Amino acid sequence: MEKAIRIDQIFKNETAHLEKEVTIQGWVRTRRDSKAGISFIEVNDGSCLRNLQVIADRSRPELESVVERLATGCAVQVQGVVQASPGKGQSIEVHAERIDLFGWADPAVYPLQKKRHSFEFLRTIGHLRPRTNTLGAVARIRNRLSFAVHQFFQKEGFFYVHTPIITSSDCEGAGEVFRVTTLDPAAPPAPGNPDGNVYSQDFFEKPAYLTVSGQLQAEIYALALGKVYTFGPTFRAENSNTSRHLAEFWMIEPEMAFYDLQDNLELAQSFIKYVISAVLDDCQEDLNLFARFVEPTLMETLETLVRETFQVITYTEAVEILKKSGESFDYPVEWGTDLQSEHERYLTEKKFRKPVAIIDFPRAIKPFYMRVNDDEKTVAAVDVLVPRVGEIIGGSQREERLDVLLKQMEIKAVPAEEYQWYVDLRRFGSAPHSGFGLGLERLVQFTTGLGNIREVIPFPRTPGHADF
RNA sequence: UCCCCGGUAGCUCAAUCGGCAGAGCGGGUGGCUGUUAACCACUAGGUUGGCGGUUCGAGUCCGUCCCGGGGAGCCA
Repeated sequence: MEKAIRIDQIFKNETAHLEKEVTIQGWVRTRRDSKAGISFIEVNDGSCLRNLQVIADRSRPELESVVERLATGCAVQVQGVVQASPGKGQSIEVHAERIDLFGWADPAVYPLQKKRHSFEFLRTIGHLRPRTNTLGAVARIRNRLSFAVHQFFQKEGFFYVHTPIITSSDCEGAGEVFRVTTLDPAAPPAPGNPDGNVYSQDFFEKPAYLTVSGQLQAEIYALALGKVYTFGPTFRAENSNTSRHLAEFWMIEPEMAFYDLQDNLELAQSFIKYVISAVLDDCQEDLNLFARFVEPTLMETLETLVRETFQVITYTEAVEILKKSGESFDYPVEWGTDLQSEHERYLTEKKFRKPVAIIDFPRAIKPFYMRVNDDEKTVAAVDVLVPRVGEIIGGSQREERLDVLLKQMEIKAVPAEEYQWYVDLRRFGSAPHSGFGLGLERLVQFTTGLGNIREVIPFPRTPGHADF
């Protein structure tokens, strides 16, 4: 293969490439002809949002024979010289010496056109949608965020831990689970086998599930390595059809020994600010696309997040604020119940207009592993809310006291025998520790302003959909 | 899962009170031009999501199913 230069590298230093010969490889976005003389071919190679304009002199038969076939979607390689462009809209262009057509795309049936498509339609062509401006920009921003996650934790001295995808505990208090089995539901094991236990014939010889969280296992490593994080796929079998839920998504879960809730909160704040800053610094072109065509307030929201300190309030204070707000909510605000979406949106979008961290939730509405506060009515939990998306982070200080944890498990009806290893962590060298979970897709939604989570993951899995 | 809205040409959409199914873009053909969502002319393209019903007549009204979107719950 010819050694090609990526288009973003040319745009990064245009003057250095002037009058130089380059080879580019990519896909034709548009072709405009000047029958008398030349064709204008815009090529995109995915390295950046912008296309590079290629000029082809059609009086040269070897070019004409290729150019006449070029249509939107064709894969090409172009060799030519970078020159200053006399036209408007671009400062440089490539004057083609040679054009190779690798893969033709029949314009009569190629689904992508030189026009706006609806996101719904693009979802039906998941194999082609990353070739659009918007979905390409999503992919680059998602990549930058993911890389920034590792950069942040590595510079802070965290270790990346791979927690299991398959687990055998199903009651972690985080929703419905997918079963993992090699048994054939169309031909289940015959009843009445010797021990009467169908799972004895299954692969793991007991019920197994796809993970809903790596937190409990991350706690194991936090209590050995000090500071760890997980970043991997997570699964929820909830039958929820919303613009904010996926059956398969990517979650980031840091877990830190010797961190209390306050330390946890400070980490969460510096973490979000770091990854958003990375995108603001390195993805300006892509962000501008979203600010122009998707969410006009995008830049202001992102810059506010980076600049301002998060508002921290207790759950009890939040309830008081909501009751005094004078807003007419569809759902009543009452201490002891979960805050509704409308309540969260009021706090972060109207009242404080920036990220809001709510701490110290009622014990009754939070999972067993959260640390019970001295008032015994609340737990050391934190939810971080951001405008448009709502809850982006959920975390807590974990209950490190053996007796209190056992009591919590009893109250929440969590079978202690299944969590012997988890309880053991409190029995042997227990230490205060904390952590939180952040859904990558929610973060990408927040960063791009896209309303539907199905646009921010390459291949969305939702109830009734596991295509591509 | 619940509530609301929608499904019309390849795509984005229109069609008044129930009365001949349309436009733009895209495709094809021809023309024109250092073009920029190029432009001009001509042209092809439809079981109006499926099934059933009301009616002289249904894209339009009724029932039902399927699919999509928005919102809610649950959560990240």
